Amino acid sequence: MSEDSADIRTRILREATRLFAAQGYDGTSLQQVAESVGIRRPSVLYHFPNKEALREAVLAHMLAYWKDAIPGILTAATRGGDRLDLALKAMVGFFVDDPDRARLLTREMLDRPDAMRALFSEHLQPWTGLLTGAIRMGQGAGSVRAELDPEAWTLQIITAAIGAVAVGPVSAHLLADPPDPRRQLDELVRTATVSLFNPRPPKEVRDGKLLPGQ
Amino acid sequence: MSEDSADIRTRILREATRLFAAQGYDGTSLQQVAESVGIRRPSVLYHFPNKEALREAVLAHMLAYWKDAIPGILTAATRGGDRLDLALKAMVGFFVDDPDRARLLTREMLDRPDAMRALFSEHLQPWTGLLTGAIRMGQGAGSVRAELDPEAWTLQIITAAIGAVAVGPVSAHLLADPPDPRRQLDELVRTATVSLFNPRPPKEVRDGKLLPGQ
DNA sequence: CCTACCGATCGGTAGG
DNA sequence: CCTACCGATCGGTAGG
Repeated sequence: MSEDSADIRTRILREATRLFAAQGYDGTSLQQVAESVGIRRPSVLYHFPNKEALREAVLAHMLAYWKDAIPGILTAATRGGDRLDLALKAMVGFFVDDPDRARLLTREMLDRPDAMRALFSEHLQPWTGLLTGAIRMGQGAGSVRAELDPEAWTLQIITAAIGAVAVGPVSAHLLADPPDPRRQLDELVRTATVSLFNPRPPKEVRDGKLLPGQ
Repeated sequence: MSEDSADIRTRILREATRLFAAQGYDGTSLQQVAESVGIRRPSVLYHFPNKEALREAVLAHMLAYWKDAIPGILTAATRGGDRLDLALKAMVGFFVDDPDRARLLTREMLDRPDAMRALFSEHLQPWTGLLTGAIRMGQGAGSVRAELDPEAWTLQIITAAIGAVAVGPVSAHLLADPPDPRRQLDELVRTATVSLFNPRPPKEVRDGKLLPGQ
């Protein structure tokens, strides 16, 4: 019975996540959540004291999934320059695997900016700090462009990735020949790579056939 | 009295835009709109037959503003390579001038993807076509990177710009030292520029001191 | 996890 | 542009 209860709770969370992502919190009724699970509305309120608590649980559940995935992504990113591709694709992949994550996150940032600010500060800042730190090291070593703003660049790539997954399939129709998601994500990786690293000097310069400064 | 009526209608539109952007369509009641304008709820329904019609009018009003601004932006963009900075800043500026535009647009793409797809196809595709066409010409002339995907690149810059304005002030707190909007937009322009254009060859190569292909 | 019930609020209409 | 009124739906509770 305890397992039954936990199972139902999980199913409520899953359906609520899906519905909140697609229709928003205010656009989703507890009745709809209950129907999707196949129970009656008051039964939802047995597992979650009220609708707001369900919202928080949905968010916490996604955040838990995040905190599980982020370390692997960022350690890949901070290790070597060549692995940026993999790290970027892993981060994008986290949202691509389940676009509801990107949509829910975007909606929550729009609906409750203050709460999300607090949540980000509390749980996610340490990890992004690793990334900007690695970028600064790369700037010191000369591999990363000196004129790049580490914080602004990081934020932009994250924003672009989330935006591409959350609203990409819609905004793609701004173009007569809408690029499919694959093309969008490949281009994101290319843009991020090119804008992050200094270009390798031409072989002749690397070989010292030209004097530096001349 | 006709002017009065038009004035009230405009004020309803303005308040509805503000409230829809901040709280979403489902999260905003006609009562709230009426109160913001300083009239009773049924009076709102004198100017707009129902809530859905108000939504459409808000969207159409924003789109009209758009279609007014986009030509200037894109002709600046398509003219010369050096003007990309100005064009990008103009496009971003359109959303920066009134962040509600970016928020409303993002919400509508999440809430009604099909309707927004249709709206984009109908009204905005000709303009973006100008932009991708100019990019392809730049690729032919060698100023734009050959490996760039014109459609995917354009979409990504637009997505990044809208995302930066719509949720930037929140997502900035993913970082311990949140970059202000100015830094985010400057970095967007830098990233876009670097990822679009081929690097100028070093002066020595341009001067022919090294043979091409060697 | 259910049935039965609650007050509050919703969008919308009648009628002036 | 208003007052008065409508049915429908909302989140939530009682009680089992």
